[in-house]
Amino acid sequence: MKFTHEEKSYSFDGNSISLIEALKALSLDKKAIAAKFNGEVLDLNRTVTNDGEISPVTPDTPEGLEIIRHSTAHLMAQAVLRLYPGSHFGVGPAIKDGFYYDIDATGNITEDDLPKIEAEMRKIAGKGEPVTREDMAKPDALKFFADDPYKTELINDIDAPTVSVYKQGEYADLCRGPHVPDAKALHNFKLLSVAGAYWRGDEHNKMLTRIYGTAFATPDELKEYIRRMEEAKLRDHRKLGKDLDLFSLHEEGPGFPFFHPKGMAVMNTLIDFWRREHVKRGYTEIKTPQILDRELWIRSGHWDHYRENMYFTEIDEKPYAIKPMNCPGSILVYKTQLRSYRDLPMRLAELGCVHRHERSGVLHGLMRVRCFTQDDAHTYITPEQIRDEVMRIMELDKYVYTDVFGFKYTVELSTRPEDSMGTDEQWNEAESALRRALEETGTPYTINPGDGAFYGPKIDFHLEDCIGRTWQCGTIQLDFQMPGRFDVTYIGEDGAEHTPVMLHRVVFGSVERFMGILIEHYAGAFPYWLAPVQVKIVPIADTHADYARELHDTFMNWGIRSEVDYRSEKLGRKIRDAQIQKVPYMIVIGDKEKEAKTVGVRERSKGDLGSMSLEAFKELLSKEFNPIK
RNA sequence: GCCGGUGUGGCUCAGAGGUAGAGCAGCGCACUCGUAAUGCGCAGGUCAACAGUUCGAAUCUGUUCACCGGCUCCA
Repeated sequence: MKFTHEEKSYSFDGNSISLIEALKALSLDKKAIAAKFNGEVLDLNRTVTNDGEISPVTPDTPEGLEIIRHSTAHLMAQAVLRLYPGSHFGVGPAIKDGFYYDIDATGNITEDDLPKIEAEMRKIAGKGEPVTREDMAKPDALKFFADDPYKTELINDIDAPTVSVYKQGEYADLCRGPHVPDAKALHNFKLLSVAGAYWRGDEHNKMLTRIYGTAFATPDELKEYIRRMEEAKLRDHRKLGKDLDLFSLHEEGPGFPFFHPKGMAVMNTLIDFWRREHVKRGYTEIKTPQILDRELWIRSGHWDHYRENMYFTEIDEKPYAIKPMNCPGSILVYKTQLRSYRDLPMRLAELGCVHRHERSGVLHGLMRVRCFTQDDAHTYITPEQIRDEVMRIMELDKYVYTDVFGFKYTVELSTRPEDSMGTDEQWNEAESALRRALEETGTPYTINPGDGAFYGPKIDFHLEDCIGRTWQCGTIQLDFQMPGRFDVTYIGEDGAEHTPVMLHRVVFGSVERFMGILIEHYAGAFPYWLAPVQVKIVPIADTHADYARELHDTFMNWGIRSEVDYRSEKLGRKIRDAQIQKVPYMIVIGDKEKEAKTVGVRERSKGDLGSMSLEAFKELLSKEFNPIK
């Protein structure tokens, strides 16, 4: 037999060898927790019978880390089984930043129990616990897990004739592997939280107890991760929203955020920017009502497919609905005139405030609310215009996300959901049109099956929050349904009536959610153009208050959002408070500045920039990044 | 909606059957200050709401509401 690793090779007499022996022979076994053999990651004590390329898998590689985490999940399960004998286990995979295990425990497990479980894990790992793999024919595995309803269900769902079982001490688990050869390889782990999770992610199933934890290759990486998560919490938009006086949430209106003057300054600036970009790109703006006849929603399909999320009311004993989407209103505007093919694409934008009933447990600051402003637009086009129009929208999305805000984002193509309307042909056509646009623009994307809107597939843009949760913001939805349902038409070149295609799209998604993302992205330190207070004027003593007032007037005239700190506090204190409020510029004025009619400029991250003339300061501000200048 | 946790002055938190406390913020007074917290004083709470147990409940029990972490669901 012959193994190769980079330059080295090793010949072995015989026709089988374990990977660990092979690695040892090549002196590659030092940090190995698994081996890669011909591209496949396998347990160290797996035996191979053919030649191949071999390399060690160590904890400092992505593959190694995944094994460490997966094995730590098993270690946790073993510890739980000791502390809660008779418990059953669901699934326990490695995930992005750690692992979890879903447990049907024989006792209540709360966060207070985590240290106890962790201690048991350390005990097992400290003593050492060999992990062995055993292949079983399915009937044998079913027998082996006969008293475990979860594993039984999983085994029955596996197609292959044999399954693998990993055993460590009294604990055994149905698992594909690979795993570390011994639990003593596990050191740097921590259990993080407890949550409920439905068996197989289905809310009709039993809720299991999920324990989240994480593990790293080194103690420093674990410490660093914990530090990063703590730091991330300081960026939480709900905390910053309070600290920076941007918005508030009240028991009187769960899911209905209240925006304060500073929050509105940010939101309005965002909207100014949005309007300008849309005018540039050929959109016109409309506004349609909050409450419309229920009949309209029956016709649109919302009654059949979206009723659960809608609020209803009554006017003069007639049923009405609060709008959850803007499309039917847009259509009514479109239909007020006979439209020509020359009018298309017709781009009707609308900052529509929509209400949607969200289940109580899902509300989350500004990210998930029951009333939000969509930066919506409905584009009416001919089928031939789909490609160009979708690409135009993607160009706008890229400009906003990347060029203006510098976000990392991911793109998903969401396909037909179960509860939807239209024919398969229409859906296939729509899905492939969107796919073509993604591919032609070279946009990396993943498929999100069954997550489309009930009237059409969509391209979704996802942004990350401070702790790495992703939120859908922009979306482009292709709709072959609504125009037909509402008899939307245009007169073609041929003089005949045709049905246009409709694109529903948002860039921010929800202005509220986008603001939440922005707050976390900037950790509250908004760039100059967005900052609620752009300049804080800080008089050193009361005698400088007049000059401060004068400057304040000047800045207001320049269209700059400024405030004066008139408190009779020391300079250091006023600076500190302005820093904490993350104001981009502080103007410090004392005798010197008052006398010379200059301003002492302090930039929030660069510090004191010295005194300068008002003109020089204006020039400085004009150099700030500003997409709406 | 489901599982678990939490709810005490504007904010951050202490108090765990005997009738509510700190720091910060606020207000008043003094200080008039040169780049991240001046000092002193004052005021502020039906302890989320409702019901119950008890001689007595912020504290124990139940219900409800809201929030936090997840699950499910979605911008």
